[in-house]
Amino acid sequence: MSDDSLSRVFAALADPTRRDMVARLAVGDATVGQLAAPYDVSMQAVSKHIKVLEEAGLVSRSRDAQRRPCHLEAEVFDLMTKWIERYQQRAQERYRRLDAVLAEMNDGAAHTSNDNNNNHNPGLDPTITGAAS
Amino acid sequence: MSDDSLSRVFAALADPTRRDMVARLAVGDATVGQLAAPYDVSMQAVSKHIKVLEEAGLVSRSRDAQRRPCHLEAEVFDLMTKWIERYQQRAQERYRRLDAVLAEMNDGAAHTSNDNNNNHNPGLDPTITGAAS
DNA sequence: GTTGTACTCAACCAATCAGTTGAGAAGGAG
DNA sequence: CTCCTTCTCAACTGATTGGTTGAGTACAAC
Repeated sequence: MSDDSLSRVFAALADPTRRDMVARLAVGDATVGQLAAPYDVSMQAVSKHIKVLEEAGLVSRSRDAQRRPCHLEAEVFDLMTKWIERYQQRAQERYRRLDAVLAEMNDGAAHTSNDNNNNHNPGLDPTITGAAS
Repeated sequence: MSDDSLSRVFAALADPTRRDMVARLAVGDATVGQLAAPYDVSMQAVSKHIKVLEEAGLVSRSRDAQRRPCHLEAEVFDLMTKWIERYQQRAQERYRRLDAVLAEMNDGAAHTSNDNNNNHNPGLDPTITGAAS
């Protein structure tokens, strides 16, 4: 659900042409023809790109006679930012915890000096196989 | 260059399985087998996914006997966050400018009450066809 | 040495994707 | 009405992708 929409957003932005279009739309709304102008591809190809951006929720299209002005929807960026920040934070927390463990090891314990630690993954949290979604 | 690496990062995160792996790696390092366990795909498939994440700079692999523990590289997230925030800000600025224009129109002018506004793109910035890359 | 584990590489396959061309739909202008 | 512009839809093509299986590498353990 939210998973699928995140996939669409990331996939939409994985294409440099589409990222460039987002950059242009951030400056102001534009029609398909205006968006197509700087590239040497057909308008149909650009129309397809816009469709991808639209289905990802990044862009909305309205009507103005024959023209279809495209508008950037900024809210979707929040979705991405939240996802990224979550794992960014977790990774940073993990570093802090690892530092703490290393400090503790240096501090009080030398009895685990050999690798008889049957978990061969240093720093591996056993909850890793648990729920993570 | 930086463009290409951004494409790789977004493309890597466009797959829900790979995003799930990133979520697991944010909790702690894990081997290929451990990452493969919760999914009903072959280890080769998981190995490929990790390779994609690695080439995107999101993950690094070290050696531990036969095992190849995977580690999340958090710095790459900054690259994405910066890109997103740039256009998020631009879009928000644009809204603010549009608000200002609307306020000005309400304030001093009633002569454009019908739609003879020859610029049929409300809010369209003429600089859009100019340099934007 | 042989066996078993953890993993990668190479080749293949079906599905998706980014592009094309050709045909139209929608609507303003002569 | 006809012409022209703007754009979408449908069908096709070549490249990429996510998966498979089979073989091979690296290393520990017996």
